[in-house]
Amino acid sequence: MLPNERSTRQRHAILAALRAAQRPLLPTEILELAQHDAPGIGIATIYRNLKTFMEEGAVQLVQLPGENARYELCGKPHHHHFLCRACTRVFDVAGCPGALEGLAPNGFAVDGHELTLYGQCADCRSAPEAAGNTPSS
Amino acid sequence: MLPNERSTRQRHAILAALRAAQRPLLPTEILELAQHDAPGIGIATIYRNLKTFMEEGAVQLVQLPGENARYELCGKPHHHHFLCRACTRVFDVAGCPGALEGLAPNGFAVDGHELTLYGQCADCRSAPEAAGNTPSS
DNA sequence: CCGATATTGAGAATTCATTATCATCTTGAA
DNA sequence: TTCAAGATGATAATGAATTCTCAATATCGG
Repeated sequence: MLPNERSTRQRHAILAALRAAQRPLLPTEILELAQHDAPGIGIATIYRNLKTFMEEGAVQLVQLPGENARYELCGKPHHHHFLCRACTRVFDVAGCPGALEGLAPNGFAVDGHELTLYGQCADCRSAPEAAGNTPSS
Repeated sequence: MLPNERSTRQRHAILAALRAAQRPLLPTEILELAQHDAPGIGIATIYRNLKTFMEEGAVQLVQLPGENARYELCGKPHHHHFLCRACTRVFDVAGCPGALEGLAPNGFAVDGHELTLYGQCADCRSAPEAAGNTPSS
């Protein structure tokens, strides 16, 4: 935490939500989860602090194609993401196919990549009806 | 072209732009390119027709992480995309690493994937100063 | 415990891509 | 050539995420 920054219930609640979820969260998902530790917390506070945490390097942005911005804690090793088409939750996927530089056209320099997998998460596969539709539960 | 649809200079210009570019284009890029064949064409016409073309299956959406929607002609074989960080243009990437199902956590079912490569395109590598900054040229 | 000041909550405001409106212009069948 | 219906262009309107405003509140060094 940078100097001049105070330790508030709200800030802890946001970090706790991200730590507990173990997956990238939408601002609205953080809002709901953070209510547990900080009842009444507002969406503006979520956005405000996510911005601060990113500047501090504690949180990082997770952008998936056509999706709204999600956030996750920094420090994890290189990984990618899985988006469940049923519940719309995003999960981390550990591995990486690697050797992607060779795919680019001749003369192109590759310095990074993003991979997104789509399908159904374990929860939604076992509970086709219920499960999904509740990104916040 | 569906029944009841007319052949206009604007529609041809949009398809011509996509065909000539050989890469996914932003609506604004299409707007500029289509001006050549259809001077005075408006942005509303671009959006209106892209929507129509998508319903017809002639054009498809290309979504990259954190980027605005781009469009490309349908019919190409499975491929991915490369985003040049210098000129922000997006290019097609022919190959695919494959074998991505295994990366997902146990119990997850993978039914699709998206891969985006980042770096510098050939043009921007050879002309560090000039090149980029001109997504429309 | 005090007080200076960082932080918050609620809601207004902003941003920006995309869509709707509507008068005017084109297309294409007759 | 004619003309009904589809298209277009300019611009207003939307929709949705994110940011700003500001009075009230909470934090923490002294």
